[in-house]
Amino acid sequence: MVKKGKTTSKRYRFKGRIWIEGEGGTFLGYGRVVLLERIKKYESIAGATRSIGMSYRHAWDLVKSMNSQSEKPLVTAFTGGRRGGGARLTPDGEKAIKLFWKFYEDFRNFLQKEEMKFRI
Amino acid sequence: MVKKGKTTSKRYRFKGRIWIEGEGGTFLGYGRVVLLERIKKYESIAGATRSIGMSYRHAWDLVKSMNSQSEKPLVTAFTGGRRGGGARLTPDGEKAIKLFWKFYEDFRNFLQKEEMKFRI
DNA sequence: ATTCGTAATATAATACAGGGAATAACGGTA
DNA sequence: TACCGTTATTCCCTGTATTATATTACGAAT
Repeated sequence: MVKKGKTTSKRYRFKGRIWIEGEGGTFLGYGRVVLLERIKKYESIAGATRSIGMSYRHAWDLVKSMNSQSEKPLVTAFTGGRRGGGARLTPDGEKAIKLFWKFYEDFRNFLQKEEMKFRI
Repeated sequence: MVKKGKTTSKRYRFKGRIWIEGEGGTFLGYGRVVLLERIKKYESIAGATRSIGMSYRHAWDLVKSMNSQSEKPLVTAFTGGRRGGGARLTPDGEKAIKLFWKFYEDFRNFLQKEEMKFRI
């Protein structure tokens, strides 16, 4: 005996992207925050890009964009010195990481809930 | 007397995009659903594209993609006839529109809540 | 038979983002 | 002083995505 006509409907995945905008367009996004984390880890923009596989040019654009859009910069960089130069995360940089990951986690939960809710 | 140091912090906008994926990539998104609505209104793919400013080629690819990813097509089209041809929305097409807008509305509420929550 | 407006499809043209290469500045180190 | 690895910046090239163009098919109306 067959149960009530319950079609084995196709499975759809609910997806999305989130980011935070300032006056100059994107301020924080997934890639930007990962970049911040790597800069923190390697204390270098170039080191971060190598670990991600991102071009230095691109990373530098992103850092410039983030710094210019926040009241206080998220990354401070310097040239010369023992290792030729380096970069550090400011306290605001650390805060930005935490802030975005919380937003991101909430979003993932939201998507999961919606996908459950809207089974066709 | 000044209240506790509450800086007039910059205002950031929490933004995002959502879509629904099938096996062949994107199934429904904002642009696709608007396209469906216009096809319904004009009973024509070409008419829909004119109203949106989208190329016919692009619209046709989107319709093909949506139809191929759902069990039953969302749009049926025919050539010839009084007006040279036309296209109609199927019941599943109508359902898809409602489904996505609900998802979209929930998402907008989510973003608003998050933006309020995370005032820096 | 001809015309008309659309669907359906292929091909050409264009725009645009992203990456690579090149270069200068910088300041410890050897 | 010469060297090194990094930051900082400009210029150019290429792959990709989008748009435009062109062509064929279709069926009703005239």
